[in-house]
Amino acid sequence: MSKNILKLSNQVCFPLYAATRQITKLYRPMLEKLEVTYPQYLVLLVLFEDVSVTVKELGERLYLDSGTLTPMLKRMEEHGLVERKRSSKDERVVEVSLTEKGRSIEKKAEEIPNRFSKEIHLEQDEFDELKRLLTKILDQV
Amino acid sequence: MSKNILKLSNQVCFPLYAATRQITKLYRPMLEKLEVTYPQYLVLLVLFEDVSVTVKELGERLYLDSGTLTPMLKRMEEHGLVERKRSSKDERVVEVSLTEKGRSIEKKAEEIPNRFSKEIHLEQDEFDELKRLLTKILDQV
DNA sequence: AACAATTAAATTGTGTACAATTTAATTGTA
DNA sequence: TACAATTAAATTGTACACAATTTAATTGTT
Repeated sequence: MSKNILKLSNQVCFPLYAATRQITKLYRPMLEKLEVTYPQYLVLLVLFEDVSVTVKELGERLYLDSGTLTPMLKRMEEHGLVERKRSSKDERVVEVSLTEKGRSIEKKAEEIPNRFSKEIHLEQDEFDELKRLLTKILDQV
Repeated sequence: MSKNILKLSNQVCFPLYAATRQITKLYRPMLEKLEVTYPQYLVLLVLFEDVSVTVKELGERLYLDSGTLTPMLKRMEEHGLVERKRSSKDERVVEVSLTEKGRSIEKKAEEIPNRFSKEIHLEQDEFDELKRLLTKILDQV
């Protein structure tokens, strides 16, 4: 009845919320070897694709705001992974790029998605469908 | 090539991570009317099902530990939503239950999942499949 | 040029998350 | 019964996450 609507087991959001955190935990030991957290790893992924991005661009790509990114990027800077530089063209803008050390992690970072997909026992088409559905949600909100 | 493995767009974890946060944002305005956060809402859902649960049980149901739950439950207690009581049988255990005020939210809380599913434009079978895949992941990790 | 409007980051404040440790109570075993 | 091992919460410390505000630079308009 109406009560069932509220059952945890009937919600989509709850398994989404829980699975995300459990998977992040799965990533943790691998990421610890690179001395980064999962959100920091995502920043690296963006910077492996593009040599330099602004904080604003990073925020748009990762769905994060400056309140999250600014302190995180400062931590990554302290760890010697990235460089933050005010744009000379527009002093409001901060350009983020990899340091030599940050760049040197790329090889090790490549191994992670593979090892991960081995720990999650989904068929390839299940992976694809999951990604499709999540991306569809992301495009709508 | 090997580089593509690291592309954000090729990862499952990233849309999972991002979609979770975007959906939580969607929930926020509705939950604000009840004066609870999303994780607090989950605690309420458990307590709508079971009159009383221990912190340990809550942690198992929501995949959270006492480091997260203890301060959260204290906040909910301060807001008059729940009651925390040491078990007399076993003084180590804390039993959590709804107050009158907490119980009174149930009707309003019931409306949320419906409104939510209208904002996310997925077919019923897509919803079901998404839930199935996420639950499968949760069961494995 | 002057200045209001806009924009990009940074800051502030609150609330999760979680690893690791601590505290206190209970249980198992010599 | 003593007391080591285990267990449940709480605590400590670090790192997101995000709403709301602030700061500083740039742009648009008169």
